[in-house]
Amino acid sequence: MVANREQIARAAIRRLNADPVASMAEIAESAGVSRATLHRHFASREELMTELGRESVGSWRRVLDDAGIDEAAALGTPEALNAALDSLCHHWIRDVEEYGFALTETAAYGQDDLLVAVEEQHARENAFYAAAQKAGVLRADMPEVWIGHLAFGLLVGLREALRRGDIAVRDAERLLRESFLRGCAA
Amino acid sequence: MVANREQIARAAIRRLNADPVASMAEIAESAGVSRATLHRHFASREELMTELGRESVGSWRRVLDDAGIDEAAALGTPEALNAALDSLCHHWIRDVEEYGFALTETAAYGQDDLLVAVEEQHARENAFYAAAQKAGVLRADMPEVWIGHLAFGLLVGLREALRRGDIAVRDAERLLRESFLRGCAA
DNA sequence: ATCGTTTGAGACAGTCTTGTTTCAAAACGA
DNA sequence: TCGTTTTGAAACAAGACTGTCTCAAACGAT
Repeated sequence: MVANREQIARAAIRRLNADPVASMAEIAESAGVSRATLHRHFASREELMTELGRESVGSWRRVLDDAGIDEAAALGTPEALNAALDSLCHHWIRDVEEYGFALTETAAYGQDDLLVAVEEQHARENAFYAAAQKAGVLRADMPEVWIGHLAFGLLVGLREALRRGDIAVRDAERLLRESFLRGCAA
Repeated sequence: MVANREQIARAAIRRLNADPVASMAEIAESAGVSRATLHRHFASREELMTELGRESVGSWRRVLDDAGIDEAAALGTPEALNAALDSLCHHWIRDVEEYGFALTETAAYGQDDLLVAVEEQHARENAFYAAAQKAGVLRADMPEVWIGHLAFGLLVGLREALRRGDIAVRDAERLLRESFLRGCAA
């Protein structure tokens, strides 16, 4: 049994995705490791949760970075904003599978610096949506903060659909983008 | 202190919306009642959860009833289906505020009859979406089961937006319907 | 084969939660 | 006012989870 700290963290995320209140013993079992070993890598449950939250927020930040939303918002051209939107949907997919647990787990956000980081990403996203509205890429008759919640909700629904096997992974990106931008009316 | 069973249940829902893992003591406190009194009304945590789940599913069923989705699906005309869709969005709003906790709480679904009831409502919804697709009211290039998850995710996002005070209650229905049917692209 | 490290199993105390019980005080209705 | 009912506070046992510790077995490199 390799007992890499990172591998344990990944297993913990998988487990907590399926069962958000899993005990340390259950997490250890999912990681194929004893409870003692789990505690050797993460001294406490809080330490584990904080690390998962940190990675999760980092992953979120990376999505926004990779999609280039700041640059697109600064440019303000419809082409750049549309490209960033597409890219956003693309990168969200990998995020929802890896760190989707953070979508509904606010328990990990006990640390102040984490809260700050979360607010930072929110602000980035909102600025991007506002720029897209101003450029006529997104509808201006919705608060930009609602668009953020809309995206969040879509990702929760997407994660659930994937978890239950109701949709195929290869369809996820298209369904997300189409639902997000165009809705489901014919 | 009035200690109506129903009032306690409502307070419990509010509390569990804010903190899904609240203890019985915390729930009792939120209801303005002692732990002993809480246990007088609900012998066990499981009994409380089951009742909340039951009411939640009942409320969901009522939404589908009030929106008349079965009749609309049976008729199959675009007019009836569109009207039912609008009605659905309208009734979802009151649901998300009252029983939204069930959206992300599957813990209450331990009882077999509850699971059966949940599956029943899912089947009704899916049949309705399929009929709407067939009639050209909803896009046919999405699995009807995805549309159900999409609606679920939107309600989760809506609940979160309301909880954080990011959108006004009076805007909720419009934002939900517009996002659901048309998306947020300009 | 040997030495040093890592691991798993188990025991342990401390804490929290649950559900029950008791008893006195408060609220209530006649 | 009096008697009944409801309530809150407290104590309690039982169980679960956490975090720590010990020790023997497994492992890996030399």
